[in-house]
Amino acid sequence: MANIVRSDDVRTQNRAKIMAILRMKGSMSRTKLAQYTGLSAATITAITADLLERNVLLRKEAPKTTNSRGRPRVTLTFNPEFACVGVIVLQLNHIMMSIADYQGSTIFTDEITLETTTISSETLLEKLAGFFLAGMRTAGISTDQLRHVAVGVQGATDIHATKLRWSPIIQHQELQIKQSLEPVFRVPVSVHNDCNMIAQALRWNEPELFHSDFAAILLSQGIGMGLYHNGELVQGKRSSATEFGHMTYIPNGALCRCGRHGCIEAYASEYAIYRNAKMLGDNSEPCSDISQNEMDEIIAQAHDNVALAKSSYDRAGSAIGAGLASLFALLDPFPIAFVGTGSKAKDLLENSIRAAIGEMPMSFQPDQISMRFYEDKNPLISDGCAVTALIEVDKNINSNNGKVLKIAV
Amino acid sequence: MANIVRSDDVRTQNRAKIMAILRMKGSMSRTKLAQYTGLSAATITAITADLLERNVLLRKEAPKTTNSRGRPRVTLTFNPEFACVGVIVLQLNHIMMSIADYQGSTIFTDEITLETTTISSETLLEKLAGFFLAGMRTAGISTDQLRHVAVGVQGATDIHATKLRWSPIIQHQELQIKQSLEPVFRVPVSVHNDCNMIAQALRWNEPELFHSDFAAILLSQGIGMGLYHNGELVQGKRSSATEFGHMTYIPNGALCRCGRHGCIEAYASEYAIYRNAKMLGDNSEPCSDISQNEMDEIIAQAHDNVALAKSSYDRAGSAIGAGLASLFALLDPFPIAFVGTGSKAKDLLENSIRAAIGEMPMSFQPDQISMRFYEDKNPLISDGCAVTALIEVDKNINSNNGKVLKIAV
DNA sequence: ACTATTTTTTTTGAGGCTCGAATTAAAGAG
DNA sequence: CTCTTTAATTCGAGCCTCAAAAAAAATAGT
Repeated sequence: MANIVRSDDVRTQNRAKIMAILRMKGSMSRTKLAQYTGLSAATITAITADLLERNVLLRKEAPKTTNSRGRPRVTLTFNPEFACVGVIVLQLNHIMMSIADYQGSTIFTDEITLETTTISSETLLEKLAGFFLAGMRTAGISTDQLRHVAVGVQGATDIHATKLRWSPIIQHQELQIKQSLEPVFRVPVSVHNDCNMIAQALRWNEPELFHSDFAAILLSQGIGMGLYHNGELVQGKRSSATEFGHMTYIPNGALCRCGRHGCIEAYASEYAIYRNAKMLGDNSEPCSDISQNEMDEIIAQAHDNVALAKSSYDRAGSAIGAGLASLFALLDPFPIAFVGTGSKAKDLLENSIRAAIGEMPMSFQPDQISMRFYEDKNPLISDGCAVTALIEVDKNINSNNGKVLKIAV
Repeated sequence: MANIVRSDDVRTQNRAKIMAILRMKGSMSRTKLAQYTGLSAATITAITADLLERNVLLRKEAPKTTNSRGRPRVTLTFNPEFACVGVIVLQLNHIMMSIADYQGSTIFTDEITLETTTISSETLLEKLAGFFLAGMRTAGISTDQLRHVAVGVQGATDIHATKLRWSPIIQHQELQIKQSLEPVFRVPVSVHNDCNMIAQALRWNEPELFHSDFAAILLSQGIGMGLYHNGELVQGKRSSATEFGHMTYIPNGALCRCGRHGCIEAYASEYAIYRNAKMLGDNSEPCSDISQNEMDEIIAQAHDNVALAKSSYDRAGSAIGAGLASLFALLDPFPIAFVGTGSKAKDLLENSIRAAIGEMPMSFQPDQISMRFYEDKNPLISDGCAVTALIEVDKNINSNNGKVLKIAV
């Protein structure tokens, strides 16, 4: 239950509402804000006056609107110079970083490759921190301006966004990312599952299609999902990730990377498609380093009607479709975004996914379900992290009345 | 987002908080209420004074507490005579009704059998209304006192709790229950899935075990589920029911009552167990009228180690366990209540359920998952409906400032 | 050039709510 | 019969939002 008790809580809530709308729409006049929030103009004036004085907001130069009568509206935006946020994306043997201003524009971005599986947690975290700080220096941004760093990782994070609980990209069981990076960056650090960040980015970029109920499914080495239901990210009780890839497809079926048998991932991930196309057997050890060329070749074969390649993708689609059918039994149908290199095989997968969903008993047509395909996951992960970080800063401004939260060394 | 805008909304919210706590705990002194809500004593006085004056609350006669010094605390309760609520439970060929006072005590209860499958919607709804009103008369309760009627049904309801969208108990596709009963009863009517009502009742009866994250699984003719996640009932976008029974267990597997193949229900429901034990084949038409005696016999056989009977239950347990494993992949493990005649076979099911869950990759022990078994579903459904109806009345008092909501004829 | 009109924003005063502090109420202890 | 203890109420201060009135800043018309 929401915990609005005193009148200052009302102010906090209404200020949050204004900031959220401004975040979403980019900029807006006070009058429009009043319309969108349902608050009176007087209240909007009071709240925005406060935010303007604190330099959170900025009066935007008149966009020289259609020449109409009346006092011209003053558009308000976030002050890009008020703060900046950092993004770190940690993937198998690969790290990306970027910095965005308070308006959300990317200021700087960089990436490196790095053997994540072989080095120790300590070294990995040190490299991570060093790489990010180097980027800050290159971009010429003082650490004083930094207000939050969001880390996107492949794998299961904990629900408090502090650590990586389990991941294929590291050997060690847990990686205490927040705990070890905060003393270095001296700002709050949060850790998020990459699929959830993709969902966040899609929600941001295409709110008409992906808003309160949708899923982003990542098709690559593994199968991940970011799921929104009723406008909220679905998370576990303890871990963040909705492990769609590890729902059961065929009991006691093919060997999954997780050690179990019959997961959706054991049929739909790159290693699953690869080993099926290469006739390595369903119980052969999952390969973790299949090159994009090899996958492209299988796709090409499938397009050339090579039976084995084609059936591998059919099987993958059926596994994904069956999983979706199960989800739809629980939550009713919703639009899906397929993200990652796997969606290069869009045309090979879509039919069998729809066919598998079509087995549903309920009264809906599988072809009515909206499916989009996005080959490039990385920009989405980055954007999702940036948005997440900005929202964290917004929250912080709101609850702490703008006092900068610095972590003691 | 909650929509607290003005200071009266704050009052509404805090009043709701007080009422919710009082609903849960039954009765409480003002001082304790202050502790539980976090509100100041002054505010508690203001809000309860208002509710006392409106006859919603009652000063309870001193429970002659432990003789301690100081002014004795006055315990507050809901006024049982403030209102009463009705419950109708519609099942295959069977209707139950009951009436509860505003404190939640059942005043009257009755039931009849009735061929639900053969009669028309109109006749069914007329009978339903007539039976309930007859109960009201017998109990000597005037319709003026009635404030809400909650209808519990087996099948999928819509998310607005107005109608039965699909159900095995009726032929007709939809049953507009709210729309047709409200003009008769002249109070708000809401329609709920029976499994959700079971979950509601469990949440009420055993809050230590079943609170923010748990599931109630109904094992009988079909397989249903009421699921709470993060303290909220999980519902679809359109329909209310989390159709756990129709998640896929074996793609293209046994024939389900829904017409599809391979649903969990096609392995774990009574008809599934029955047809397997009787060697009728997985694709034989589901029987809808298996007597309890016949099921008891199969259970007895299984206890006598008759292989076929035993394996039927093993298979049922595996299907349920696999479904749970998939759910746990999405939402992390939570406690489960198994409800209905199917849980008579508790000892036959539990091991195979746990074994199937045990295939999970994540770091948790299947034997740590709490499972309870409740043979008698009907009292739980009734209780759940009563609680639901009372909560609706509470909500109504709160938002409409106590004005009685009557439906125009 | 100047006034009227239109639209946006700010100012002002009223009313509602919660809170802390002070006060009153209602017991038992001595 | 007074003192102590605990519960509940009263009262004034401090927020917040809102509607209405006022001010600000532009265009349109003469």
